[in-house]
Amino acid sequence: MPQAAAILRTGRKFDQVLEGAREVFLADGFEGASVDDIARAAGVSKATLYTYFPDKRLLFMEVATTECRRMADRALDLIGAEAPPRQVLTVAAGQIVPFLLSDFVQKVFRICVAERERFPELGRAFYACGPEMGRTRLIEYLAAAVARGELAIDDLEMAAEQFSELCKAKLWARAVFGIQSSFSQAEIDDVVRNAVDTFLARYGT
Amino acid sequence: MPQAAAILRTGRKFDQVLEGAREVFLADGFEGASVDDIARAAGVSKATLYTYFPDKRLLFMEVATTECRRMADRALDLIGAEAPPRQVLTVAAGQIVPFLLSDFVQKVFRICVAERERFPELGRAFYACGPEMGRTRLIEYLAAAVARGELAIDDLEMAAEQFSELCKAKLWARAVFGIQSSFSQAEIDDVVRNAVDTFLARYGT
DNA sequence: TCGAAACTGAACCCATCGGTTTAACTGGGG
DNA sequence: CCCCAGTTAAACCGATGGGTTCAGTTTCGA
Repeated sequence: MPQAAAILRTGRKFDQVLEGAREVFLADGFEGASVDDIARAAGVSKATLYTYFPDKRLLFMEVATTECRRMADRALDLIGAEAPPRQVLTVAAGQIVPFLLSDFVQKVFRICVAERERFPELGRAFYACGPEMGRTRLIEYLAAAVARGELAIDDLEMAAEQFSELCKAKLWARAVFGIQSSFSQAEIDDVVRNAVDTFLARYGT
Repeated sequence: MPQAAAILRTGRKFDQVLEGAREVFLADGFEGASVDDIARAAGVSKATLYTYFPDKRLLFMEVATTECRRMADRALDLIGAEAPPRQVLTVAAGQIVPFLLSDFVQKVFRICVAERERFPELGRAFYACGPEMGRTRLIEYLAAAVARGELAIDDLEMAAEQFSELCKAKLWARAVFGIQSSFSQAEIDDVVRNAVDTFLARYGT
Protein backbone atom coordinates (compact mmCIF):
# COMPACT_ATOMS: atom_id res chain seq x y z
CA MET A 1 0.00 0.00 0.00
CA PRO A 2 2.68 2.59 0.86
CA GLN A 3 3.97 3.97 -2.44
CA ALA A 4 7.49 2.84 -3.16
CA ALA A 5 10.34 5.28 -2.57
CA ALA A 6 8.14 7.39 -0.43
CA ILE A 7 8.65 7.27 3.27
CA LEU A 8 11.93 7.90 5.02
CA ARG A 9 12.00 5.71 8.11
CA THR A 10 15.41 6.63 9.49
CA GLY A 11 15.90 9.66 11.65
CA ARG A 12 15.25 10.50 15.26
CA LYS A 13 11.92 12.24 14.93
CA PHE A 14 10.13 9.69 12.83
CA ASP A 15 8.07 8.19 15.62
CA GLN A 16 7.22 11.62 16.98
CA VAL A 17 5.79 12.64 13.65
CA LEU A 18 3.71 9.51 13.41
CA GLU A 19 2.38 9.90 16.92
CA GLY A 20 1.46 13.55 16.41
CA ALA A 21 -0.25 12.72 13.15
CA ARG A 22 -2.14 9.88 14.77
CA GLU A 23 -3.41 12.21 17.45
CA VAL A 24 -4.58 14.94 15.12
CA PHE A 25 -5.96 12.75 12.35
CA LEU A 26 -7.97 10.61 14.72
CA ALA A 27 -9.42 13.72 16.29
CA ASP A 28 -10.07 15.84 13.21
CA GLY A 29 -10.16 13.60 10.17
CA PHE A 30 -8.17 14.15 7.01
CA GLU A 31 -9.42 17.52 5.82
CA GLY A 32 -9.91 18.78 9.34
CA ALA A 33 -6.30 18.23 10.29
CA SER A 34 -3.85 20.87 9.11
CA VAL A 35 -0.23 20.00 8.60
CA ASP A 36 0.77 22.83 10.89
CA ASP A 37 -1.39 21.36 13.63
CA ILE A 38 0.26 18.00 13.16
CA ALA A 39 3.75 19.44 13.22
CA ARG A 40 2.91 21.32 16.38
CA ALA A 41 1.36 18.27 18.04
CA ALA A 42 4.39 16.24 17.08
CA GLY A 43 6.79 18.85 18.44
CA VAL A 44 8.54 18.97 15.10
CA SER A 45 9.02 21.56 12.40
CA LYS A 46 6.97 21.39 9.26
CA ALA A 47 10.13 21.04 7.21
CA THR A 48 11.15 17.95 9.14
CA LEU A 49 7.73 16.46 8.74
CA TYR A 50 8.00 16.89 4.99
CA THR A 51 11.38 15.23 4.82
CA TYR A 52 9.78 12.10 6.22
CA PHE A 53 6.49 12.20 4.39
CA PRO A 54 6.45 13.87 1.00
CA ASP A 55 2.77 14.66 1.31
CA LYS A 56 -0.20 14.71 3.59
CA ARG A 57 -2.04 11.83 1.98
CA LEU A 58 0.86 9.46 2.52
CA LEU A 59 1.11 10.43 6.15
CA PHE A 60 -2.59 9.87 6.58
CA MET A 61 -2.55 6.48 4.96
CA GLU A 62 0.38 5.44 7.12
CA VAL A 63 -1.43 6.45 10.28
CA ALA A 64 -4.80 5.03 9.33
CA THR A 65 -3.60 1.66 8.11
CA THR A 66 -1.33 1.36 11.14
CA GLU A 67 -4.35 1.91 13.35
CA CYS A 68 -6.31 -0.68 11.42
CA ARG A 69 -3.54 -3.18 11.97
CA ARG A 70 -3.41 -2.30 15.64
CA MET A 71 -6.99 -3.42 15.87
CA ALA A 72 -6.04 -6.81 14.56
CA ASP A 73 -3.57 -7.25 17.42
CA ARG A 74 -6.36 -7.10 19.88
CA ALA A 75 -8.17 -9.96 18.20
CA LEU A 76 -9.69 -12.34 20.61
CA ASP A 77 -8.13 -15.74 20.88
CA LEU A 78 -10.54 -18.52 21.63
CA ILE A 79 -9.37 -21.31 19.44
CA GLY A 80 -8.88 -24.37 21.50
CA ALA A 81 -11.27 -23.14 24.13
CA GLU A 82 -12.93 -26.35 25.17
CA ALA A 83 -15.27 -25.01 27.80
CA PRO A 84 -19.02 -25.22 27.15
CA PRO A 85 -20.13 -22.92 24.31
CA ARG A 86 -22.24 -20.74 26.56
CA GLN A 87 -19.21 -19.94 28.63
CA VAL A 88 -16.84 -19.44 25.72
CA LEU A 89 -19.27 -17.24 23.83
CA THR A 90 -20.04 -15.18 26.89
CA VAL A 91 -16.36 -14.48 27.39
CA ALA A 92 -15.96 -13.66 23.72
CA ALA A 93 -18.93 -11.31 23.64
CA GLY A 94 -17.69 -9.78 26.87
CA GLN A 95 -14.56 -8.78 24.97
CA ILE A 96 -16.18 -7.88 21.69
CA VAL A 97 -18.83 -5.50 23.00
CA PRO A 98 -16.54 -3.14 24.94
CA PHE A 99 -14.04 -3.34 22.11
CA LEU A 100 -16.61 -2.18 19.57
CA LEU A 101 -17.63 0.64 21.88
CA SER A 102 -14.11 1.76 22.70
CA ASP A 103 -13.05 5.25 21.83
CA PHE A 104 -10.25 3.87 19.73
CA VAL A 105 -12.36 1.68 17.50
CA GLN A 106 -15.04 4.33 17.20
CA LYS A 107 -12.50 6.87 16.03
CA VAL A 108 -10.91 4.60 13.48
CA PHE A 109 -14.32 3.54 12.25
CA ARG A 110 -15.39 7.11 11.85
CA ILE A 111 -12.32 8.02 9.89
CA CYS A 112 -12.59 5.02 7.58
CA VAL A 113 -16.21 5.79 6.79
CA ALA A 114 -15.63 9.51 6.42
CA GLU A 115 -12.66 9.20 4.07
CA ARG A 116 -13.94 6.28 2.08
CA GLU A 117 -14.20 8.22 -1.15
CA ARG A 118 -10.77 9.76 -0.82
CA PHE A 119 -9.05 6.57 0.38
CA PRO A 120 -10.88 3.48 -0.79
CA GLU A 121 -8.07 1.22 0.41
CA LEU A 122 -8.85 2.30 3.92
CA GLY A 123 -12.26 0.70 3.97
CA ARG A 124 -10.76 -2.57 2.83
CA ALA A 125 -8.00 -2.38 5.42
CA PHE A 126 -10.46 -1.76 8.21
CA TYR A 127 -12.74 -4.52 7.04
CA ALA A 128 -9.88 -6.99 6.81
CA CYS A 129 -8.48 -6.18 10.25
CA GLY A 130 -11.80 -5.81 11.97
CA PRO A 131 -14.92 -7.66 10.90
CA GLU A 132 -13.15 -10.18 8.72
CA MET A 133 -10.44 -11.04 11.22
CA GLY A 134 -12.94 -11.39 14.04
CA ARG A 135 -15.16 -13.54 11.91
CA THR A 136 -12.31 -15.85 10.98
CA ARG A 137 -11.40 -16.42 14.60
CA LEU A 138 -14.97 -17.03 15.48
CA ILE A 139 -15.46 -19.48 12.65
CA GLU A 140 -12.47 -21.49 13.80
CA TYR A 141 -13.97 -21.87 17.21
CA LEU A 142 -17.47 -22.58 15.92
CA ALA A 143 -16.18 -25.25 13.57
CA ALA A 144 -14.40 -26.99 16.44
CA ALA A 145 -17.47 -26.80 18.64
CA VAL A 146 -19.62 -28.23 15.87
CA ALA A 147 -17.15 -31.06 15.45
CA ARG A 148 -17.51 -31.79 19.15
CA GLY A 149 -21.26 -31.85 18.76
CA GLU A 150 -21.71 -28.81 21.01
CA LEU A 151 -23.30 -26.68 18.35
CA ALA A 152 -25.39 -27.30 15.27
CA ILE A 153 -24.49 -24.87 12.50
CA ASP A 154 -24.96 -25.32 8.79
CA ASP A 155 -23.59 -21.99 7.59
CA LEU A 156 -20.60 -21.09 9.73
CA GLU A 157 -19.95 -17.77 8.07
CA MET A 158 -23.51 -16.61 8.54
CA ALA A 159 -23.52 -17.76 12.15
CA ALA A 160 -20.33 -15.86 12.92
CA GLU A 161 -21.67 -12.72 11.27
CA GLN A 162 -24.87 -12.97 13.20
CA PHE A 163 -23.03 -13.32 16.48
CA SER A 164 -20.98 -10.21 15.77
CA GLU A 165 -24.09 -8.29 14.84
CA LEU A 166 -25.87 -9.37 17.99
CA CYS A 167 -22.98 -7.89 19.95
CA LYS A 168 -23.81 -4.49 18.47
CA ALA A 169 -27.41 -4.46 19.62
CA LYS A 170 -28.64 -1.30 21.31
CA LEU A 171 -25.33 0.24 22.29
CA TRP A 172 -23.33 0.40 19.10
CA ALA A 173 -25.64 2.72 17.17
CA ARG A 174 -25.77 5.09 20.13
CA ALA A 175 -22.01 5.26 20.22
CA VAL A 176 -21.65 5.83 16.49
CA PHE A 177 -24.14 8.67 16.38
CA GLY A 178 -22.87 10.27 19.53
CA ILE A 179 -26.06 9.74 21.49
CA GLN A 180 -24.16 8.12 24.32
CA SER A 181 -20.45 7.85 24.90
CA SER A 182 -19.95 5.82 28.04
CA PHE A 183 -21.64 2.59 28.95
CA SER A 184 -22.17 0.90 32.27
CA GLN A 185 -21.09 -2.64 32.90
CA ALA A 186 -24.74 -3.51 33.45
CA GLU A 187 -25.68 -2.29 29.98
CA ILE A 188 -22.86 -4.27 28.47
CA ASP A 189 -23.66 -7.43 30.40
CA ASP A 190 -27.24 -7.17 29.29
CA VAL A 191 -26.25 -7.07 25.63
CA VAL A 192 -23.75 -9.88 26.09
CA ARG A 193 -26.23 -12.16 27.81
CA ASN A 194 -28.90 -11.57 25.21
CA ALA A 195 -26.49 -12.04 22.33
CA VAL A 196 -25.42 -15.42 23.69
CA ASP A 197 -28.98 -16.46 24.50
CA THR A 198 -30.27 -15.66 21.05
CA PHE A 199 -27.32 -17.27 19.35
CA LEU A 200 -27.61 -20.47 21.34
CA ALA A 201 -31.36 -20.60 20.90
CA ARG A 202 -30.70 -21.03 17.22
CA TYR A 203 -27.43 -22.94 17.12
CA GLY A 204 -27.23 -24.72 20.50
CA THR A 205 -27.72 -28.44 20.80
CA MET B 1 -32.89 23.32 14.53
CA PRO B 2 -32.89 25.95 11.76
CA GLN B 3 -31.78 29.24 13.29
CA ALA B 4 -34.60 31.75 13.40
CA ALA B 5 -34.71 34.49 10.79
CA ALA B 6 -32.38 32.55 8.61
CA ILE B 7 -33.77 30.87 5.57
CA LEU B 8 -35.76 32.55 2.86
CA ARG B 9 -38.24 30.04 1.56
CA THR B 10 -40.00 32.18 -1.02
CA GLY B 11 -38.60 32.66 -4.49
CA ARG B 12 -38.54 30.62 -7.65
CA LYS B 13 -35.09 29.10 -7.29
CA PHE B 14 -35.37 27.85 -3.75
CA ASP B 15 -36.00 24.22 -4.62
CA GLN B 16 -33.28 24.25 -7.25
CA VAL B 17 -30.76 25.38 -4.65
CA LEU B 18 -31.81 22.68 -2.22
CA GLU B 19 -31.66 20.00 -4.86
CA GLY B 20 -28.22 21.05 -6.05
CA ALA B 21 -26.95 21.18 -2.50
CA ARG B 22 -28.39 17.76 -1.78
CA GLU B 23 -26.60 16.33 -4.76
CA VAL B 24 -23.21 17.80 -3.96
CA PHE B 25 -23.30 17.37 -0.20
CA LEU B 26 -24.33 13.72 -0.42
CA ALA B 27 -21.53 13.09 -2.85
CA ASP B 28 -18.72 15.11 -1.28
CA GLY B 29 -19.56 15.74 2.36
CA PHE B 30 -19.49 19.11 4.03
CA GLU B 31 -15.88 20.20 3.63
CA GLY B 32 -15.55 18.46 0.30
CA ALA B 33 -18.39 20.42 -1.25
CA SER B 34 -17.56 23.94 -2.37
CA VAL B 35 -20.26 26.56 -2.59
CA ASP B 36 -19.31 27.22 -6.20
CA ASP B 37 -19.87 23.55 -6.99
CA ILE B 38 -23.26 23.67 -5.38
CA ALA B 39 -24.29 26.81 -7.23
CA ARG B 40 -23.19 25.26 -10.48
CA ALA B 41 -25.01 21.99 -9.77
CA ALA B 42 -28.11 23.94 -8.86
CA GLY B 43 -27.92 26.01 -12.02
CA VAL B 44 -27.98 29.16 -9.95
CA SER B 45 -25.60 32.00 -9.25
CA LYS B 46 -23.68 32.09 -6.01
CA ALA B 47 -25.30 35.40 -5.15
CA THR B 48 -28.76 33.90 -5.43
CA LEU B 49 -27.74 30.96 -3.31
CA TYR B 50 -26.61 33.34 -0.59
CA THR B 51 -29.84 35.27 -0.65
CA TYR B 52 -31.62 32.07 0.32
CA PHE B 53 -29.08 30.64 2.74
CA PRO B 54 -26.92 33.09 4.64
CA ASP B 55 -24.20 30.52 5.13
CA LYS B 56 -22.96 27.11 4.13
CA ARG B 57 -23.59 25.43 7.46
CA LEU B 58 -27.26 26.33 7.39
CA LEU B 59 -27.63 24.98 3.91
CA PHE B 60 -25.94 21.77 4.93
CA MET B 61 -28.09 21.29 8.00
CA GLU B 62 -31.21 21.91 5.93
CA VAL B 63 -30.19 19.28 3.40
CA ALA B 64 -29.00 16.70 5.89
CA THR B 65 -31.93 16.88 8.26
CA THR B 66 -34.32 16.83 5.31
CA GLU B 67 -32.69 13.64 4.12
CA CYS B 68 -32.94 12.16 7.60
CA ARG B 69 -36.64 12.92 7.65
CA ARG B 70 -37.06 11.42 4.22
CA MET B 71 -35.79 8.18 5.66
CA ALA B 72 -38.55 8.23 8.22
CA ASP B 73 -41.15 8.40 5.45
CA ARG B 74 -40.03 5.06 4.17
CA ALA B 75 -40.65 3.44 7.53
CA LEU B 76 -42.18 0.06 7.26
CA ASP B 77 -45.74 -0.26 8.37
CA LEU B 78 -46.60 -3.58 9.90
CA ILE B 79 -48.79 -2.68 12.80
CA GLY B 80 -51.97 -4.64 12.63
CA ALA B 81 -50.32 -7.30 10.54
CA GLU B 82 -52.03 -10.39 11.85
CA ALA B 83 -50.35 -12.98 9.70
CA PRO B 84 -48.07 -15.53 11.39
CA PRO B 85 -44.88 -13.96 12.78
CA ARG B 86 -42.62 -15.83 10.41
CA GLN B 87 -44.43 -14.33 7.49
CA VAL B 88 -44.65 -10.82 8.90
CA LEU B 89 -41.01 -10.79 9.95
CA THR B 90 -39.88 -12.14 6.62
CA VAL B 91 -41.68 -9.36 4.82
CA ALA B 92 -40.28 -6.79 7.23
CA ALA B 93 -36.71 -8.04 6.90
CA GLY B 94 -37.22 -8.19 3.15
CA GLN B 95 -37.81 -4.44 3.27
CA ILE B 96 -35.24 -3.57 5.89
CA VAL B 97 -32.24 -5.28 4.35
CA PRO B 98 -32.37 -3.63 0.92
CA PHE B 99 -33.23 -0.36 2.59
CA LEU B 100 -30.12 -0.48 4.76
CA LEU B 101 -28.03 -1.32 1.72
CA SER B 102 -29.53 1.35 -0.53
CA ASP B 103 -27.30 4.01 -1.94
CA PHE B 104 -29.44 6.64 -0.32
CA VAL B 105 -29.19 5.36 3.23
CA GLN B 106 -25.51 4.58 2.83
CA LYS B 107 -24.80 8.13 1.73
CA VAL B 108 -26.76 9.74 4.51
CA PHE B 109 -25.17 7.42 7.02
CA ARG B 110 -21.73 8.24 5.77
CA ILE B 111 -22.35 11.95 6.03
CA CYS B 112 -23.79 11.74 9.52
CA VAL B 113 -20.82 9.76 10.77
CA ALA B 114 -18.29 11.92 8.97
CA GLU B 115 -19.68 15.25 10.18
CA ARG B 116 -20.52 14.14 13.67
CA GLU B 117 -18.02 16.46 15.33
CA ARG B 118 -19.03 19.47 13.30
CA PHE B 119 -22.78 18.82 13.51
CA PRO B 120 -23.66 16.79 16.56
CA GLU B 121 -27.38 17.37 16.00
CA LEU B 122 -27.07 15.37 12.83
CA GLY B 123 -26.24 12.15 14.56
CA ARG B 124 -29.25 12.54 16.78
CA ALA B 125 -31.51 13.33 13.84
CA PHE B 126 -30.34 10.29 11.94
CA TYR B 127 -30.70 8.07 14.95
CA ALA B 128 -34.20 9.34 15.63
CA CYS B 129 -35.41 8.93 12.06
CA GLY B 130 -33.60 5.68 11.38
CA PRO B 131 -32.82 3.14 14.09
CA GLU B 132 -35.16 4.59 16.67
CA MET B 133 -38.11 4.97 14.35
CA GLY B 134 -37.68 1.48 12.97
CA ARG B 135 -37.36 0.05 16.42
CA THR B 136 -40.54 1.75 17.59
CA ARG B 137 -42.54 0.32 14.71
CA LEU B 138 -41.10 -3.09 15.34
CA ILE B 139 -41.84 -2.95 19.05
CA GLU B 140 -45.45 -2.11 18.33
CA TYR B 141 -45.81 -5.18 16.21
CA LEU B 142 -43.89 -7.42 18.60
CA ALA B 143 -46.01 -6.29 21.53
CA ALA B 144 -49.18 -7.16 19.63
CA ALA B 145 -47.81 -10.54 18.62
CA VAL B 146 -46.80 -11.27 22.21
CA ALA B 147 -50.31 -10.34 23.34
CA ARG B 148 -51.68 -12.83 20.84
CA GLY B 149 -49.37 -15.46 22.24
CA GLU B 150 -47.47 -15.78 18.98
CA LEU B 151 -44.15 -14.70 20.45
CA ALA B 152 -42.51 -14.93 23.85
CA ILE B 153 -40.44 -11.81 24.54
CA ASP B 154 -39.45 -10.40 27.89
CA ASP B 155 -37.45 -7.41 26.72
CA LEU B 156 -39.17 -5.92 23.68
CA GLU B 157 -36.59 -3.24 23.09
CA MET B 158 -33.73 -5.69 23.11
CA ALA B 159 -35.59 -8.04 20.80
CA ALA B 160 -36.29 -5.30 18.30
CA GLU B 161 -32.67 -4.18 18.35
CA GLN B 162 -31.49 -7.70 17.83
CA PHE B 163 -33.77 -8.16 14.87
CA SER B 164 -32.47 -5.01 13.23
CA GLU B 165 -28.90 -6.08 13.85
CA LEU B 166 -29.54 -9.51 12.39
CA CYS B 167 -30.70 -7.76 9.23
CA LYS B 168 -27.24 -6.25 8.87
CA ALA B 169 -25.39 -9.54 8.93
CA LYS B 170 -22.76 -10.07 6.26
CA LEU B 171 -23.86 -7.48 3.75
CA TRP B 172 -24.04 -4.24 5.66
CA ALA B 173 -20.38 -4.04 6.64
CA ARG B 174 -19.35 -4.73 3.08
CA ALA B 175 -21.51 -1.89 1.86
CA VAL B 176 -20.25 0.57 4.45
CA PHE B 177 -16.60 -0.11 3.75
CA GLY B 178 -17.05 -0.15 0.01
CA ILE B 179 -16.08 -3.79 -0.39
CA GLN B 180 -19.23 -4.49 -2.35
CA SER B 181 -21.80 -2.12 -3.71
CA SER B 182 -24.51 -4.21 -5.31
CA PHE B 183 -26.16 -7.25 -3.89
CA SER B 184 -28.05 -10.08 -5.54
CA GLN B 185 -31.53 -11.03 -4.48
CA ALA B 186 -30.15 -14.41 -3.44
CA GLU B 187 -27.69 -12.80 -1.02
CA ILE B 188 -30.46 -10.69 0.44
CA ASP B 189 -32.88 -13.56 0.76
CA ASP B 190 -30.24 -15.59 2.53
CA VAL B 191 -29.73 -12.89 5.14
CA VAL B 192 -33.45 -12.38 5.55
CA ARG B 193 -34.16 -16.06 6.04
CA ASN B 194 -31.39 -16.45 8.58
CA ALA B 195 -32.38 -13.33 10.47
CA VAL B 196 -35.93 -14.61 10.84
CA ASP B 197 -34.83 -18.12 11.74
CA THR B 198 -32.47 -16.95 14.46
CA PHE B 199 -34.96 -14.48 15.83
CA LEU B 200 -37.76 -17.04 16.00
CA ALA B 201 -35.48 -19.67 17.49
CA ARG B 202 -35.18 -17.42 20.48
CA TYR B 203 -38.53 -15.68 20.62
CA GLY B 204 -40.93 -17.98 18.80
CA THR B 205 -43.52 -20.03 20.64
C1' DT C 1 36.94 18.28 17.99
C1' DC C 2 35.16 18.50 13.50
C1' DG C 3 31.89 17.97 9.97
C1' DA C 4 27.89 16.06 7.95
C1' DA C 5 23.29 15.04 8.62
C1' DA C 6 19.23 16.14 10.98
C1' DC C 7 16.44 19.70 12.56
C1' DT C 8 14.37 24.40 13.22
C1' DG C 9 11.51 28.46 12.44
C1' DA C 10 9.81 31.59 9.83
C1' DA C 11 8.97 33.53 5.69
C1' DC C 12 7.10 32.64 1.37
C1' DC C 13 4.23 30.93 -2.78
C1' DC C 14 0.04 29.73 -4.64
C1' DA C 15 -4.42 27.66 -4.90
C1' DT C 16 -8.86 27.20 -2.91
C1' DC C 17 -12.70 28.55 -0.53
C1' DG C 18 -16.42 31.11 2.01
C1' DG C 19 -18.56 35.13 1.46
C1' DT C 20 -19.44 40.09 -0.57
C1' DT C 21 -20.12 43.46 -3.97
C1' DT C 22 -21.34 45.45 -8.24
C1' DA C 23 -23.15 46.35 -12.60
C1' DA C 24 -25.81 44.65 -15.87
C1' DC C 25 -29.92 41.83 -17.34
C1' DT C 26 -34.68 39.76 -17.22
C1' DG C 27 -39.60 39.76 -17.27
C1' DG C 28 -44.02 40.86 -15.75
C1' DG C 29 -47.45 44.50 -13.68
C1' DG C 30 -49.10 49.23 -13.47
C1' DC D 1 -42.86 52.38 -21.20
C1' DC D 2 -40.85 52.09 -17.12
C1' DC D 3 -40.21 50.12 -12.60
C1' DC D 4 -38.56 46.77 -9.69
C1' DA D 5 -37.68 42.42 -7.54
C1' DG D 6 -35.16 38.57 -8.62
C1' DT D 7 -31.28 36.93 -10.92
C1' DT D 8 -26.70 36.65 -12.98
C1' DA D 9 -21.65 36.64 -13.99
C1' DA D 10 -17.58 38.04 -12.57
C1' DA D 11 -14.47 40.38 -9.98
C1' DC D 12 -12.92 40.77 -5.53
C1' DC D 13 -11.48 40.05 -0.35
C1' DG D 14 -9.42 37.83 3.47
C1' DA D 15 -8.31 33.63 5.51
C1' DT D 16 -6.61 29.16 5.50
C1' DG D 17 -3.86 25.50 4.18
C1' DG D 18 -0.53 22.48 1.50
C1' DG D 19 3.95 22.61 0.29
C1' DT D 20 8.82 24.88 -0.40
C1' DT D 21 12.95 27.34 0.75
C1' DC D 22 16.71 28.81 3.34
C1' DA D 23 19.81 30.46 6.68
C1' DG D 24 21.05 29.08 10.91
C1' DT D 25 21.37 25.63 14.95
C1' DT D 26 21.64 21.10 17.17
C1' DT D 27 23.16 16.39 17.42
C1' DC D 28 26.24 12.74 17.10
C1' DG D 29 29.51 9.57 15.37
C1' DA D 30 34.29 9.19 13.76
